[in-house]
Amino acid sequence: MTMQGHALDLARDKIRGTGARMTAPRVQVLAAMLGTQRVLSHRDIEDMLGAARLDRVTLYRVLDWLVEQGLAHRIAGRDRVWRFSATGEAHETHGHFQCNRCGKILCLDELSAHSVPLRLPAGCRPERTELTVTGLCAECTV
Amino acid sequence: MTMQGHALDLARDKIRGTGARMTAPRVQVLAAMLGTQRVLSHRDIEDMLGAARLDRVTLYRVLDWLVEQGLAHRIAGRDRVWRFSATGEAHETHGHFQCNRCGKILCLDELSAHSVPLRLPAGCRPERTELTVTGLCAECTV
DNA sequence: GTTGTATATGCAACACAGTTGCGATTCCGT
DNA sequence: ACGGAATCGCAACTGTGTTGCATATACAAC
Repeated sequence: MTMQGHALDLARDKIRGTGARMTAPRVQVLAAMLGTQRVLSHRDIEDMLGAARLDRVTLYRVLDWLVEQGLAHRIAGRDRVWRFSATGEAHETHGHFQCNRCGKILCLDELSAHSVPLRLPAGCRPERTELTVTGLCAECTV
Repeated sequence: MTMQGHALDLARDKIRGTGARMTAPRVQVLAAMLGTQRVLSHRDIEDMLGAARLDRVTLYRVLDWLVEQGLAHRIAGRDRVWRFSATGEAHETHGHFQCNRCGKILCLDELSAHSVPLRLPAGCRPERTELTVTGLCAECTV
């Protein structure tokens, strides 16, 4: 509970820092994300909130807002589901590993997308580089 | 028409090579994919077939089957839409560029995913590496 | 050529992620 | 405490992809 209390305080601080309104959904969602190392899907967060259930649409909008504010990052998995993470600023530049069986996503901190030498077709303006390794995670390996 | 005729013949050859049944939907879809350099979505292919329209589900199943047979490759875009390509065997190892505005996907032939040094968490078994650069393509750059 | 049968197709209905419109609620500066 | 803009919650919708099952068909055996 101390952990969660800390995550709540941190979430509040971060939200206050944006200058926008501080609402219960925003605090709860950001705290949930700050309290874990995992990369969470919309569904994961719904399940985590449990009692403090909030509307699906509100959750989508909170997630969009957090990404907009730079408080979270959104990454795409092979299962066509967005996943979100509040940890650090590095999610734009490092790679991820996604398990083909349980769908879980892990961060590959040592794998920087910047280390990839780019040569794009003429006229293309790159914005982000996403690097995803798929396979089986330790728990799903037989 | 010569071009398309060639694609049709090639498609028939490849399908015959699998030993499975040669059906009109399979030939049409594979020919459509062979006749273009683009990476096509389900919707793209539906539009291309036009007159020879076939059932949505059949198209999904044909695409799955082509991937299963190794005659096509499936890649995931950020818009949660699968895209397919019949060109070569290299799609598993090279990167792609996706335009944030029109959704189009281009191949980055010179960018090999193999050139990325991997260091995965213990117990993880990598199967595929996907490398996608997002941004604006030449046509969508104002 | 006919026929038999495994295989593939087409239809209907469904599952799930995500979006839009809008009226009701709530945060927060005054 | 109040007022108004920002946010929430509900309902209805879009789009991609899936499942179950009856019908049609490729192709091999005759």
